[in-house]
Amino acid sequence: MTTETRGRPPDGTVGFLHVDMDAFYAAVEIRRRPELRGKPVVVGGTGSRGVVAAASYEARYFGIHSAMPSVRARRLCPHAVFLPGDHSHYAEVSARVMTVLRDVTPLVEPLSLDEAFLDVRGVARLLGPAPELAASIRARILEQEQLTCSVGVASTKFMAKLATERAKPRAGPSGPERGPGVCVVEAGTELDFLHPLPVTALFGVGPATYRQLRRLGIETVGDLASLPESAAVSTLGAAAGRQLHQLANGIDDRPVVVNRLPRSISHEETFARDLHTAAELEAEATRLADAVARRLRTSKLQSRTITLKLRFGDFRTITRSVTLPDPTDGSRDLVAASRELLAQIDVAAGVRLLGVGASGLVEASARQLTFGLDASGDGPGASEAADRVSDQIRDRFGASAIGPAAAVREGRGIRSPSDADQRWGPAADGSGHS
DNA sequence: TCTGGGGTCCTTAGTCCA
DNA sequence: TCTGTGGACTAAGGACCC
Repeated sequence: MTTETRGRPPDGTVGFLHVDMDAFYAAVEIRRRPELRGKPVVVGGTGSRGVVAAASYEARYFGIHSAMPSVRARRLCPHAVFLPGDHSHYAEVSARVMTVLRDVTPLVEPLSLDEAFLDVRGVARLLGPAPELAASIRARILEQEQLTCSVGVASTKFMAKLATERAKPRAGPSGPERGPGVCVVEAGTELDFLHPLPVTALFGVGPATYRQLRRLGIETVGDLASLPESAAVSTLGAAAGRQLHQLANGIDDRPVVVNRLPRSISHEETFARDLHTAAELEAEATRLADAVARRLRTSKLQSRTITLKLRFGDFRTITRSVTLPDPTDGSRDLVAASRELLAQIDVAAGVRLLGVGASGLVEASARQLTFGLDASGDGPGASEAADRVSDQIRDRFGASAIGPAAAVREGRGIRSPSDADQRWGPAADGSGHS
C-alpha cells in the first residue's frame, strides 16, 4: 500500500478512520459482470428523468459524476454501459464490508452503504497504529470482496473524511489512476492540510452557503478560519456559522456513534410523466405509504408524524404533514393520513414527484398499547393482524403478491406503472433502503 | 442542461401553556 | 385578571450529504 503521511511520522495520536468504497455501485456491478471491466459504467438513471447514482472511473473521465441527469451523461458518453441500480445487492455487499470493519473495532458508524467512520483509539495498542489498521482493512476488503476502498486517517472524523479524498484514485484516460489508498493527516499538521483547501471542501458548504461566503471574500478554509466566529454566525446563522467556523479551525469533537436510531423513513418517486388526477395520485400515495409502514414494522419503529411531499411540473416542491396522537406502524394509518393530506392539495397543475415520509420515530416496544376499537371499527388489533399477515405473505412470495387494494391497478400488481424504468423507489420487495 | 432517492439538520413562524 | 415571557411542540421549507 501507499501511505501518504504529512508532517511528523506516525505517533499514534491519530485514531479516527474514514473508509470509503471506490465507485461502489459501479464496482459491484463490474465484479458481477467482469466483461464490463475497463469500460465506462454508469449505475442509476436509466429512465428519462433519472440521475446518475455512481460512475466507474472510466466513465468519470468523460465528465460523468453522480447526481448528473442521465440525459446529460448519455450525451457525454453515448457508449457507456448504463445499468439500473440493484439496491438490495449493494446492501448485502455493504453488510459484509461492515462486518470486516467491525472485526477491527466495534466502534463503527456507517454513513451510507459505502462509507463508515471508525474509532480505533482503543484498539490501536492491541492491533497496531491507525495507519497500519487502515492498510490491513483495505487488504482484507480487497481479498474478501475483490473491491477497493480508500481510507483517511486523522485525529478527528472530519479530518479523516477530508483525508480520504486525497487517498482516492483519479480518473485518467485509460481508467482509474491509483491513488495512495491511505492518507494520514498527522496530529499537529491539521491546519497545514486544511487551510489551503477551497471552502467548499468543508462538510456543510454547498452552493447556497458558498454564495454567502464568497460575498465576504472567503474562498479557502483558511479565509474562513481567520474570520471572527461572530461574523460567520451573523452570515450563516448560529448553528451553521459556529459549526463551520470550528471545522475551519480543525475543531471537531464529534464521537463515532455506533447505533444511531433513524430519524425518519421515507419513500418518494419521480414519475415518468406528470400525474394530474387525484385518483392516480391517491393510488401512488397508498402504495408509498404502505411501503413506508412496512419498513417501520421491519425496523420495529413507529411514527407520529406523517409527511406528504409533492413536486409539481415546474419543480415547485411542497410538504404537508400531520402529527398523530399516538405513534403507529399500521399501513391503514399511514395510508389514511397520506390520503387526507393529499386531499387538501390542488394537483391539477401536474405532479412529477410524490413522497411519503414518517418521522417522530419511537421504538415499537416503547409504544403504549391502546385499547378499544381502532379507526376501522373492526375491533382491537384487526388492522395490525392484517399488516402482519400481508408482511408474511410478502416475505414469502414477494411484494407484488399482495398490497393495499387502492394501490392495485388492473394487470399491474402494486407496482407503479409510471416508474417502470426506475429501481430506486420502494422496491417490489418492500424492503426499501437500509 | 434539467434537475433521483433517502436521509439529516436547521430556521422561521405560529400556537399553546405555565 | 391581565400581560409578558419563554419553552415545547408543530408545520413548512431550505440546505446539504451520499
